[in-house]
Amino acid sequence: MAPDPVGSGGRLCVLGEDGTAVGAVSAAPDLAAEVARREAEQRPRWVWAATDEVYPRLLERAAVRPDRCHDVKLVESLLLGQELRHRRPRSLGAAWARLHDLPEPADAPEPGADDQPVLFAADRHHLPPGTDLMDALIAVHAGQLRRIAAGPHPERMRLLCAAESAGALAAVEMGREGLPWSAAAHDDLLTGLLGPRPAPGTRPAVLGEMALRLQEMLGRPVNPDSPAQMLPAFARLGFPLTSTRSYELRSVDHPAAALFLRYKELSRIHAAHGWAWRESWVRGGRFRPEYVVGGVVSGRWATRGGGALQIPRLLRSAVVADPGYRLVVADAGQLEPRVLAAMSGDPGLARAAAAGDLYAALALDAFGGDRPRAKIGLLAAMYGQTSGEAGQLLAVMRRRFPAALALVESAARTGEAGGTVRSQLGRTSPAPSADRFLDESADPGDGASPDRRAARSWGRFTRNFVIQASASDWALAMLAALRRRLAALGPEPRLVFFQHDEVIVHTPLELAPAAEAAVAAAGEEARRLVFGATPVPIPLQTHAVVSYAEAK
DNA sequence: AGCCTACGCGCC
DNA sequence: AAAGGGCGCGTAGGCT
Repeated sequence: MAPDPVGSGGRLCVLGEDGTAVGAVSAAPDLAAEVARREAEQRPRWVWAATDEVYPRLLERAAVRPDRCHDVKLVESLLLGQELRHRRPRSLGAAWARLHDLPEPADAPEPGADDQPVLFAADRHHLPPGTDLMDALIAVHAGQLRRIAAGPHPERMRLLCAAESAGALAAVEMGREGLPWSAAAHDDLLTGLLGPRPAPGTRPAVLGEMALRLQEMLGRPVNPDSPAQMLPAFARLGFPLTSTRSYELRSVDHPAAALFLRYKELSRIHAAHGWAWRESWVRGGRFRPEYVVGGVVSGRWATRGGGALQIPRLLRSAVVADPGYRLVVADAGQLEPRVLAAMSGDPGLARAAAAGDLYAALALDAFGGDRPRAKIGLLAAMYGQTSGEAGQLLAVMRRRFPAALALVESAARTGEAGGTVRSQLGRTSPAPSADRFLDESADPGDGASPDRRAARSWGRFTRNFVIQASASDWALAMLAALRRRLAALGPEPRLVFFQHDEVIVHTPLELAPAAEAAVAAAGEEARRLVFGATPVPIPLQTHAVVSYAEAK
């Protein structure tokens, strides 16, 4: 599908299994209506250049919710990774140029909101002048199908591309739908913590009062928002801190430290999620963040604006279902260790994962029942932490769960040597810049050299990448399955939030059980698709609640 | 004034 | 001896 540069029309062409055109290109004066018609009749997999440009326009004009699509730009990014050509531009124009051995155009920055009101401008795809958008789209898409088939695991890559593309559909839909946000509940929270709402652009009085009391305690006029001023002030009291981080302040036995911590907590809520935040991001009872699919190299999403992926627990009571509705909150607890267990096939870790609380079972099995230590040991294995007691715990992990440790340590060694690693479905880690890995043959180095440290750091990144990116594989597959299963229930329930290993569905009360069942089924479907016959369960805990704060 | 980095903290 | 993954975003403070 190729939209016209201006207006609401576009062109369509039916493609065969191998991506070649079946029949002629046809024009549609009302593209959205035509897409809706064909979607109802045939449920095709729509091929287009970029979901985040096309789909919002379609939704504006028709209530069409395509079942499937192939997002050429997102797929291009996945394929460039597969082919270890990370640094190449991803636009349709660049892909088209590569296909024809032409010089690749650099991908210009995405157009901003204040650009001219051109709807479906082909030049956004950086195509050479005179190139027909439909010709380029068909050729690049067919080339992508061939590249998928030629890769090391075509079925896995096909699944990854489908899940990434389905995620792009869901991202646009969730961005439009928004997360139900109660201004009244938010106000109750804010006034309880900060006092009455201050005039716009000013801070609550309580923050100023706390700052004054801090200054009295410290004996000089300091700005509590300035670590550079607070550090010497605490040093004069006899507390030489290395930073003003909260974990360090918590061990300072002085009333000023407690007050400072409370000040930080409150000032942060005011600055990051206060009244001004709500004015910017909440409209009509909905918080509408913009999701950025593929915004993180591991496949996790990012968001633009509003900090949607960091809603403080404290503020979750402001996320409230509409009257007669419920929020089905679902999260995959202990996802990353379960992914490690499934990928590595480690029998001991798989046994622990089957027990329900993975950390508790791990503790019973290998850490004398000490759950906190078991958790630290496992996190150390996945993150590469070796300081403190983590080093000893890691030794226990290595002895008892050799296959799991072999997987992450192999990934770390690959990264240290400048190599790339892949997720379960084949998302590839980025190539390190030359100064981030170590050529051992050129520089055996000593253990503490800057080069060595940079290499270790990159090794920790690749070590974590295999886990985090495979967890994202699962989460995307789950989201895609859930979106389809919810669509089968009707126009509602609707997905309203997605964050790494957690989804929220907004549903009429009577459909809450069906939504919960859809969540469970989607999780199971994703587990089977991504990890095959693994015995490791990846349960999704669901709660049908009125307020997000009631879950967990 | 706008841009950048450092710091700190929220989430996973 | 030391060696903790991924983000977004706000303020401070230095720079141009």
